[in-house]
Amino acid sequence: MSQLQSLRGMVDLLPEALQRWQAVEAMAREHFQRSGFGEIRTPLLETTDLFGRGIGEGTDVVGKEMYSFQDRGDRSCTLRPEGTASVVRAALQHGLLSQGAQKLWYAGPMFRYERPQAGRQRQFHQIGVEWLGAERARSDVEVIALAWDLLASLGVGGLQLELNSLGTAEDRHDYRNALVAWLEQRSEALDPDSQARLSTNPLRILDSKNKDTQALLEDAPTLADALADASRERFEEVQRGLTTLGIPFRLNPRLVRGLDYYSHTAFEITSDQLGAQATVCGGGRYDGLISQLGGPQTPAIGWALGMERLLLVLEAAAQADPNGPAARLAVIPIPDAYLVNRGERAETVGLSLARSLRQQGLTVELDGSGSAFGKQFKRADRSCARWALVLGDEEVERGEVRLKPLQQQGEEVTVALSGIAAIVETLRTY
RNA sequence: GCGGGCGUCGCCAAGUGGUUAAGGCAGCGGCUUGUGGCGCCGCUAUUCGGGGGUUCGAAUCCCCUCGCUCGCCCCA
Repeated sequence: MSQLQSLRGMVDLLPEALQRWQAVEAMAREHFQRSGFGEIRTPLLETTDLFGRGIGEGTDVVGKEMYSFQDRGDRSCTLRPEGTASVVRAALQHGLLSQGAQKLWYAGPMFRYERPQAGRQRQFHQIGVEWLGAERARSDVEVIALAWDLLASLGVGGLQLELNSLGTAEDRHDYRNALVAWLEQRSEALDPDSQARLSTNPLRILDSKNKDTQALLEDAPTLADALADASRERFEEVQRGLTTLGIPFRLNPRLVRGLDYYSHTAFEITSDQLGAQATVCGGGRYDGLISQLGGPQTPAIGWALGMERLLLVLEAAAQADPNGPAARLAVIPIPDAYLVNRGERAETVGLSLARSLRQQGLTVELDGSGSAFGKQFKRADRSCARWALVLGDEEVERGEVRLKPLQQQGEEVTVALSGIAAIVETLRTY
């Protein structure tokens, strides 16, 4: 292909698609505002080191999926693969934590060098929240409810909330040793990927999709059993909180999540509409991350939802229910008026008339073609505008403009060009 | 990084070795030189993702390459 085209996995968003995007973003913004979260925007580019220290050197995201390069000053830079590390870095850099807990949200592109497939791109977009300094179990509940309610208000159905607790670092450390010891006895029965993870990231073996490995794991020691009493009680409190709010969930002991920084509550919201990449929203608690990045020991929780995946689910919902809330997100705004204009003077006056009406808040489509009236009306019709404004040299001569209703029966009316207020009035009465 | 499927006009799509690459939608123009929604007519791919090869002859066969797509891995 000699034609110029975008890089693999990098997708253009065209106006039609953005209609729904913006509706989703607006809804998210509203929910965040109501819950007291403030927006934060951080650079797309960070030092490579931030992600290595934050996400974990042993993870796939850091190990093989980062877009990294040396800049002209020979610094190693990386296009952010996720949002949390950057937000924490920014909070530390600006001393935000010394002002108490921070409730932050962000939206923007993330980059991971992976093979694209359904619901997965190299540049993709996340909307996320980070609550730094959130300690109690009820903050876990509140944050999960925020995600759940946002998705519900968008009209997404058929979602499943999956929940697990990873305990504390000590819990996991003990459990990891027990699990590795148990698995090493049986390592020849493991699939090759899992064998490799025995030394790099043993907990991820739990999440293996290999059937034989899963069968083997039936009898393996479980993380739930390894949790200390305090961790267990905390997890139960989170569950009680969700139940009180009427948010259904399913315990999934295999839900481990790929990034090192998670602790205690881990959750995912999945959809059956997405094929292999079913997770729409994922998150959890990361009590160790902030101190790991050089800040004060600060508990925190957050989540991120994948815009592209959410949009896929919304499209499916809109298909299933053309009158439902998901379908209404994609409504294309129709112009109040389509200005048919032809002739040298008419086109000059037309431009300024369109401008005046727009200044009054009306949506006006100005035909710029100069083609025959019939053609312009044809386009006016296609635009679905409620009114056609007709302006030819004859009208200009008389200082008038004609208003013709397009969607209903009705007489064409003639109004003085000087009477913008009267024109606006008429266009709005329809 | 590894597998499977696919690649004909902006979109959908017929064509699977023989002189002109269907059709539909959209676009543009005309019937209608100032009034839409219907209809009719015309125009819009020297070319079949790109390169090489086989052949008298290829969109149709072979090789390479690029891209898309689904899955694995992993994750949003």
